[in-house]
Amino acid sequence: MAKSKRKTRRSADVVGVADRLHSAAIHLLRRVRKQDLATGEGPARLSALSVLVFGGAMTPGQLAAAEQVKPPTMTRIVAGLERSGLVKRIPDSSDARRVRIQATAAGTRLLQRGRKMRIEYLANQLDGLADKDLASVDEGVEILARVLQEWK
Amino acid sequence: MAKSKRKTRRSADVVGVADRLHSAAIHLLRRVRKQDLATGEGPARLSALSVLVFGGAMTPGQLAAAEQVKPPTMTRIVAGLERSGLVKRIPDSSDARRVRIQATAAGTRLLQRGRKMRIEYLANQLDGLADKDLASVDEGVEILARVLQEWK
DNA sequence: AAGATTAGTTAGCATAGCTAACAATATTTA
DNA sequence: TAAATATTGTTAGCTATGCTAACTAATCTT
Repeated sequence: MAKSKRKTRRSADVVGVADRLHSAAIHLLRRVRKQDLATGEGPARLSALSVLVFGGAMTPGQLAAAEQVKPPTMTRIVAGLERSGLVKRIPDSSDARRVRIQATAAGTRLLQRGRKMRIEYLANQLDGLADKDLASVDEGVEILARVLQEWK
Repeated sequence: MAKSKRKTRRSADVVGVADRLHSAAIHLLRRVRKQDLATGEGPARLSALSVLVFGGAMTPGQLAAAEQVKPPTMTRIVAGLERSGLVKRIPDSSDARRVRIQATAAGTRLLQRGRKMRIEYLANQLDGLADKDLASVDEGVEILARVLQEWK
């Protein structure tokens, strides 16, 4: 294994980064979640809605896969969003088992309002950083995003 | 406001970083959580246990503050950890209202086993990165940790 | 001693995750 | 074509985590 040699060589670093990263992610989300609550919807719903708004209409199954969640969980998330009028169901004319879920105009508006609040909150904290530190955070996040995307 | 001028000057950057950071944190934790499940305890319990193991015994109230959670929530988290034999209660001899919560040996062992699994999982992903990218992630995380610590 | 404050718990609600089991529809195959 | 199989989504029921409101018990203040 070509990789294991490399991993061993710098294992202390990788473990340390992984640990701090995990802890930072937990505590960051705890705080941001409080802002999201002002939208009246929970994090799972907002995240699913975001996928629909930016990725377009899709079936509950696709949405569950995108959100890394089991189908029954997505059934309930979609039910909640529908109850709030943020998404609607569109039957598939060629396959009666399928339904496509689409964000409504209200859903799109709510998402963008929430996004703005959340981001302003986070941004206010990040704003205390020196330019070079902000750039460092940005670079780290971009690399992480790439890792997450390729992660299977 | 001295800050608002600076924020305006680079607001696009701050907003972008905040948004990507939020998304990366959500998706990272979704994946890591699956590893944590193998310990048989949920994320809130593991996180509280971690505070006890690394920070020493403390009261439920202090633990709630450290975890940014309300007291009744911590009551339940502690009850779960106690049921699993991972922490024990130590009465305060000078104030009968207070209790100190302490990790047991089993609790410490479980935390370190879970920590190892989680970290190996995360580290395996990070291991695909070039040394300089890993260093970038590390730097970003350390800056973030500082922001989180100072965040009120 | 009475009243106020503090620490923690209990009760009750909502969200969000899971598995198991089911219904309805499509597809494959005998 | 009829029967078996696979796919899609839902329902039911469990657990864990978050909250607020209301309570008990103990300590502190006046």
